[in-house]
Amino acid sequence: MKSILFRNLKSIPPTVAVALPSLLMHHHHSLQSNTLLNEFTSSCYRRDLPAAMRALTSMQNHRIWADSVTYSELIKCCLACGAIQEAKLVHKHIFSDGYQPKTFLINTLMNMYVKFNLLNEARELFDQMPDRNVVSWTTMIAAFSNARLDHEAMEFLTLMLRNGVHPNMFTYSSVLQACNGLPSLRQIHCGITKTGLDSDVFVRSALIDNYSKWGELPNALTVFNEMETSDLIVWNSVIGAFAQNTDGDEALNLFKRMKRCGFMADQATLTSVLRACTGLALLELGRQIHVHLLKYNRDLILSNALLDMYCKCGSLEDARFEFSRIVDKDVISWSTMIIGLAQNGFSHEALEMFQKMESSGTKPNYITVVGVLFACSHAGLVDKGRSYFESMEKNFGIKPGREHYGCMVDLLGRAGKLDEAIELIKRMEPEPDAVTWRTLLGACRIHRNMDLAAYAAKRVLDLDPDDAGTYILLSNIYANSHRWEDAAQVRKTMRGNNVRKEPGCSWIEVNKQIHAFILRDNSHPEIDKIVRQLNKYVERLKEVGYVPDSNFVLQDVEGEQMEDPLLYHSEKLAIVYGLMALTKGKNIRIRKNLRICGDCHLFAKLLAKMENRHVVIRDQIRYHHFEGGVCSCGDYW
DNA sequence: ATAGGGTTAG
Repeated sequence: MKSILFRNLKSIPPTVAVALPSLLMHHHHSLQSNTLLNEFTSSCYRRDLPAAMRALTSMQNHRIWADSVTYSELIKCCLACGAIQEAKLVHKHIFSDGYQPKTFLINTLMNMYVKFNLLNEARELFDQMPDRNVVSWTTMIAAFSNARLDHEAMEFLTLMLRNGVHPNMFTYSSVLQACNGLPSLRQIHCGITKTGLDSDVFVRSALIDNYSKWGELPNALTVFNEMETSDLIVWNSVIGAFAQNTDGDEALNLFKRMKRCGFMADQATLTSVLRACTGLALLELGRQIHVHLLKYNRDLILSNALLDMYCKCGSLEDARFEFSRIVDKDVISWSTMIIGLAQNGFSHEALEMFQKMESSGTKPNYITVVGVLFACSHAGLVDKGRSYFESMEKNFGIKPGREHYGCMVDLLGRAGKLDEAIELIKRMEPEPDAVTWRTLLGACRIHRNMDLAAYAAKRVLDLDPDDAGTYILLSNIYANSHRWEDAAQVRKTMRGNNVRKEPGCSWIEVNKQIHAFILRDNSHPEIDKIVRQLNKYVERLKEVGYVPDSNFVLQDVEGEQMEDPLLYHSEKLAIVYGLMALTKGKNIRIRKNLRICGDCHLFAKLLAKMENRHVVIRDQIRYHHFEGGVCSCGDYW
C-alpha cells in the first residue's frame, strides 16, 4: 500500500510532503485517498471525463495531487471532448495551494490552450512559468506561427536565443513557417546549418517550402540535393516547389527521379504532378496520370487538380465529366469549372454554373467572383458584369480587389468603353499594377486606339520594366506615327535594361513526344516537309480569301517577319505538323509561349475550317478553339 | 509535451 501511495504522490512538492506523515497516521484517510487516486487515474485512461472530473473535485477537497502523467491523460480527455470549461478547472486544480507543477506539465497545459485556440491563456502560462525549456518556447513559436502572427513568432525565437535556450528541429520547422522575408530565412538557414539540423527531414521540407515561397528555386533545389536524408514529404516539397513556380519540366524530372529512388507517390505528389501537366498543357501525360490515379482513393484536392488539368489542357468534355463525378464539390471545384468554362470560351455556361453553385449553397470566394466577372467580360455582358461588380460586397461580402477591377477594365475595354475603363482605373482603390495597365493596353489594341495605347504602354513599363512585348508594341506605335526618334528611344531603353524578347515557341504533343517549334530554329527533322506543306496551305487559303496580315502596328512582333515573308510563326508550323502527324479525328492541341498574333489567328480559323479539324491553341493569355471558321474567343484576345 | 508536403485568379 505504501508503495502505491508514494508512486501516486511522487510529484508532490516538499512543502506538501511534510504533511504526509499525518495523512498516513489516519488509516481510513489514506485508504480513501488511495481509492480516489485510483478512481481518478482509471477514469482518465478510460477517457471518462465526467468521472474524472468528479474524482478531481473530491481530490481538491482532500488536497490530493496526482502525478504529471495522469494529469496529462486528463488533459487529453478534455481535448478529445472539446471541453474547455473542464480544461480550465484542471488548470486551476493543478495550480492550487502551492502545488508546483513541473515544466513538463505546464507545457502540456500550454499546448492544450493552443489546441483550444486560446492563445492568450497559453501565453499567460508561458509568461508565468519559472523554467522555460525548448518545448515551452517551441510551443509558443508554433502557436503564433500557426495563427499567422509571424512577427510574434519570430520575436519568440529572438528571445529564446537571448535566454540561452538552444532551438531544436521542432523549433526550426515551426519558425520557418513564420519567416517573413528572405533575409530572415537566410539567417535561420545559417543557424540550422551550424547546429547540423539540416539533415532533419522536417527541417528540410520546411526550408524547401520556404525558398519556394520566395521563388528561390535554386536554393530550394540545393537544400534538396545536398543531403541524402529524404522521405516522401521532402520529395513532395521539392516537386511542389517547381510545380507551383511554373517550372513543370523540373517538377516532372524530379518526379521521375523520385520513382527511380523507389518512392511511392501519394495524393500530394500526384496533385503537384498534375499541376505540372496543367502548366505545360500536357494533356496526354495528364491522362496517363489520370489512369494511374484510378488505383488511388482520390481526395478533393486531387480531384480539383485533375479537373483543372482538363480545363487548362482545353479538354472540356473530360473536365465536365470529372466535375460531375466530384461528390462534395467545394468552392474550388466550382471556381475551377467556372473559370475553365469561361477561359475556353463557354462564358454563358460559366455563368449558369455560377447560378448552380449559388443554389447548391456553396459560398463564392474572391477567386470565384474573378471568374464570374471574367466570364461576363468574355461574353460581352457589360451590364451583367457591372451589376455583379457593384453588388459583390453586399451579396457575397467580398470587397473588390485589384483582380476584380482588372476584369472590369477588360469588360469595359473590350466593349469599346475605353473612357469608362480609364475612369475606373483612376478611381480604383487598390493601386493599379502592370497587369491592370496591360489589360487596358489589350483593349486599345482591339479598338486600335493608338494614343491611349501609348499611354497605357508607358504605365506598364513604369511598373514592369522587363516587359519586352510592351517595349516592342510601344516602339511600333511610335513608328506608325513616324515618330522615329521616340521609337528608337524605346528600343534603346529596352536594350539598356537588358530586356530581350524570348523567341516565339509552340509545342505540340504527338505520340507521347513533345515537338517544339521555335522561331528561326530549323532543327525539327521534318522542317522542310512542314514548310512545303505550309506554303501549299497558304496558297490554297488565299484562294478562299486569306490575306496575310502585315499590320503589326498594334501587335508585338516575334521577329523581323516583314523582311522575310517565308519566316513563319511557330504556331503555323505546329498546326501544319499537327495536321500531318495526327490522324483525322484527333484534335490538334498547341501550347504557345507568347500571345497569338492576328495573322496566325486568322490562318488558324480558316485552315481549321478548310481541313474540317478542331484546333486548340493555348497562348500566354487564353484559349482558342478553332472550329468551323470561328474561334471560341470571339476574336477578342 | 513541441515540427514538414498537394487544388481555383486577370
